[in-house]
Amino acid sequence: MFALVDANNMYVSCERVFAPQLVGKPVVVLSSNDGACIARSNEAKELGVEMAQPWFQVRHLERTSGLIAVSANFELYGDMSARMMAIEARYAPRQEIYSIDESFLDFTEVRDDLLTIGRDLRRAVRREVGLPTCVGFGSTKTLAKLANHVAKTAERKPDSYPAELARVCNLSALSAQELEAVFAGTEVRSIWGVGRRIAGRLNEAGIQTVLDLVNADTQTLRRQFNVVLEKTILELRGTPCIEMADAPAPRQQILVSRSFGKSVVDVEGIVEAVSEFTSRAAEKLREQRSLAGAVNVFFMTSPHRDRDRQHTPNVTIPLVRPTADSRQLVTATVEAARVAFRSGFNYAKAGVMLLDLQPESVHQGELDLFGDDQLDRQPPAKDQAPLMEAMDALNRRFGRDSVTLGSAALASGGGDVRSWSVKQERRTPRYTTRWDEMSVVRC
DNA sequence: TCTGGGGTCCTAGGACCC
DNA sequence: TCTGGGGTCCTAGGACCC
Repeated sequence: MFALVDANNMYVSCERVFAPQLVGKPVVVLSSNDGACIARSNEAKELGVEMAQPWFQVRHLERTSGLIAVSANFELYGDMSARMMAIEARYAPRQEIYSIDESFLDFTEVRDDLLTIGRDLRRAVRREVGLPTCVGFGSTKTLAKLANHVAKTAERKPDSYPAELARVCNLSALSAQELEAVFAGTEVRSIWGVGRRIAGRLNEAGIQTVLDLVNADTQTLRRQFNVVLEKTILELRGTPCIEMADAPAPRQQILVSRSFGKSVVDVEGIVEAVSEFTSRAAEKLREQRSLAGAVNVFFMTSPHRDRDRQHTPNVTIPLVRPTADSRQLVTATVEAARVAFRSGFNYAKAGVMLLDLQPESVHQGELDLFGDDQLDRQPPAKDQAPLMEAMDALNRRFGRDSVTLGSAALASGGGDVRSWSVKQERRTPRYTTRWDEMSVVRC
């Protein structure tokens, strides 16, 4: 038996904890550059704001409907998430943190009443971090996800499902008829693993609801679609196909990318951005104790500006030897950026990917097969470690970017002189992670 | 007219997730 | 004027092997 616990409108709810005047109002959280809506309060959903909808398309609702927008404050959300996850972990022997606002809990060995556990858990999260959640129970992870969807939808739209399924929903406790009614009342698009594309094709094949899908022939659908869909159907029928993953596996690739605040036309702007993104990616790499065997650099013009000539260079460079040293990684990506750059284009976004990741332990003390001069310029991973460790430690203690590489420091030193830097005009204070941004209580 | 029969590995692209 | 930023998995097709 599994549970899925999910915070309601996570980012908006985090903002509301510290700004209670936002409760009950239509609120959206904006992506970097205040470009698109990445979280919406229920009231904003009611106004018709869609997920990932460009801000400029809904901006008029500020005046006409009192819509409130804030810039994303990921430092705050990450910290709130960690606190929430720690509370949830108390309620089950095993937890899989699935995303910033969701975790699976494994109740296989637990004999107590699940609805009671679910209600206690919700109360604890609400009381201790102030976030509203919904809990779904099911005999497979896909059913737990579905139960969570039912719990949330029943709370938000009272006529969608029976009221007793709101907030905490255990699909395993339902009778066969009740379960069938839930399945019949849920569109396939709401299932975990069925996206827009597959849903469209299923609809064309006459499969509209979860009930239709559960009753369909798996072999036929596997042929027409793929094994992933087959597993989904089996899970909906109660056969577990997706395991719990309690220890997060190390990432297989690390990506840092960003849209620019305004377009970049010169090679130095691209180089600044690429070197900063590489530094950030290298920090993440060292955090999970891995080395990268290759780097990828890309930048692109805006596909939305159809009058602009388009150019989307993308270069992958294998490294002579896997490394986690920011200097070597930056050297590689900057060189790639200079080679790929063409003048005469309005670049709108750039990114750096670290690839062929491997555990750093594999390479410790390894002797070199090649003794050529190329390798002399790139010392073995173990010799580079102390400097990078010191840099990471300083940045952890004194805040991000306290110590940076020369090339990246050029970009961020002395205030924001970066031509490409992101716009974040509405960011709220980082209440829980910065001393100078804490809330002040006046008596 | 008719052009083998396996394998493996890699990559690009498409689908999905939040 | 203005359109997010991360990730994962699967599959098809090509290169290459004997």
